[in-house]
This record gives sequence, C-alpha cells and structure tokens, in this order.
Amino acid sequence: MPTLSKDRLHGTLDALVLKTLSWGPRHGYAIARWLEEKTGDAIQVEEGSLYPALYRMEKRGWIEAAWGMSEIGRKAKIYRLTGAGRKQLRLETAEWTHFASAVSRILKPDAGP
Amino acid sequence: MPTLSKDRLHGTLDALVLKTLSWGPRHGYAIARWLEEKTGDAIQVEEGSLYPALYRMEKRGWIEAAWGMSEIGRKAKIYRLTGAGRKQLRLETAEWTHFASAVSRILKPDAGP
DNA sequence: AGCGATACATTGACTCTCTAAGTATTACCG
DNA sequence: CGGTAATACTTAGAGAGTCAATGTATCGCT
Repeated sequence: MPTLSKDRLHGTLDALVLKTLSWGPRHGYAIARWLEEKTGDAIQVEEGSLYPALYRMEKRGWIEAAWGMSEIGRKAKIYRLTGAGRKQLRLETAEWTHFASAVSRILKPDAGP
Repeated sequence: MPTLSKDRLHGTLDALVLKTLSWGPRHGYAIARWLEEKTGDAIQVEEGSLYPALYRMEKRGWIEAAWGMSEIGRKAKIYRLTGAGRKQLRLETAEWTHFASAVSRILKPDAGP
C-alpha cells in the first residue's frame, strides 16, 4: 500500500465530488466515505479538503446545498449538482482524461524516448 | 483544446522529470521542451515550476547537477538521475498508476454508482 | 556593427489547495 | 450514564504551482 505522496489529489477533487453527486444528492460525509470505499482507499478524502471544496463549488454555482436528513436520520447538509455543475463535470472529465493519458504515456515502463 | 485548468501538474511534475532523466542526462530547458513536445502540449512546463522542482529533487538526492554544454554548445546545467532517484521514480510511478486508475474508474462515463 | 531573437537559468511575489489536527453537536447503544 | 459514531466546521500551516521579471550569452540577420 503505497502511501500516496501528499496532494496528488490537487486539481482532481472537484471532479471526483461532482461525479459523485451526479448519481444523486449526498451529504459531505457520505461523499468522502463513498469515494474512499469505492476506490479501496486509493483516494483519501480529508475533511479539511472536502468541506472547503464544497464551499467553493457552491460559490461557483456548481452545486447547491440544503439542510436535510441523512439516511439514518441525522441532520445533514445535502448537496446536489446544478446544471453548471454538470457542465463543469464534463469539462473536467475531458481535461483529466487528456492529462492522465499524456502522463501515462510518459511514465509507461520501458520504451525509450 | 481544453485549457487545462491550472495545476493539475501538482504532485506529478517530479515523476515526469525523473522519467525524462531516466533516458539520459539533460539540462532543464531541454527537459521542459521535451515534455511539451512529447505530449503535444498536454503538459505545459513553466520554468518557474521546473527549476524549483529540480532544486528540491537535487536537495533530496534524486538527481545530480553539473555544468556542461548543451547540444548546441551553450552553457547549461546538466542533470542526471541518481540511484535514489531511480528508486523514487519507481515509487512515484506505482503511486501514479494506482491513483490514476482509481480516478479513471470513478470518472468513467455512464455506469451508475 | 548593431539588434532582435533564442537558449538557458534564476528568483520573488502571490495564490491555491491540501494536510493535520482540532472543536462542536447529536444520536445511538451498552 | 458514558462512550462512540456520524456529521459539520475551522484554523494554522506548508508545499508546489503560476506569472512575470531579470540576466547573460550566442546566434542570425540586416
């Protein structure tokens, strides 16, 4: 289990959160847990990263928040994707794909220059 | 051409530079040009990012520098990979692969949760 | 000769996001 | 009752990029 060197998340968290919300509204805590579970801990979402990310995305109009109840009946702030958020998600997904494939191409084992 | 939103490079630059050097010594300027060319500008390496990255990697013992000549006969600082650098490269490559595949799995179109 | 462009290196000010580590509240359970 | 889990929030701090300026040497052109 490689200790993922810090902040490889940089610039990727937003997309991950937006994508998570694209499957339906969720509260912050659930987003974090779900991402960690889904990736078998390859992605660790610190709450100190998550909440600020949620705020800035809300401010940018990509998501909206409303107080509600969690599945087990607790007070929770439920976030949902907006139209702008969906658009942003498409954009960031495209960028990520482009970028990741470039990096992978370089990093690929063997293969001289 | 998606304007790659800034700093997606975060946490990836080191690995890219180390990999570039794994094919033989090169000077900074050449590393940057080569990465940009090789990726068709999917990856933009600003000099203000590159040189600090080189310094810190040198300080960490992953690379070594010596003044020499560029291919076209100009003064240049030539960097080469050390043993520790090679090891670090393996580590970061493994981390990147792990991380990138997790992200891609999440971001993949369609496919409900 | 003179001049602009290119190769190459360095640096500083600034910004952002992430990490780490804490606080607060409420509910459930032994 | 007391502990632990679920949920939200906050703050302090560092690290790594970006941008843009600066410096110098060399080359090519007019």
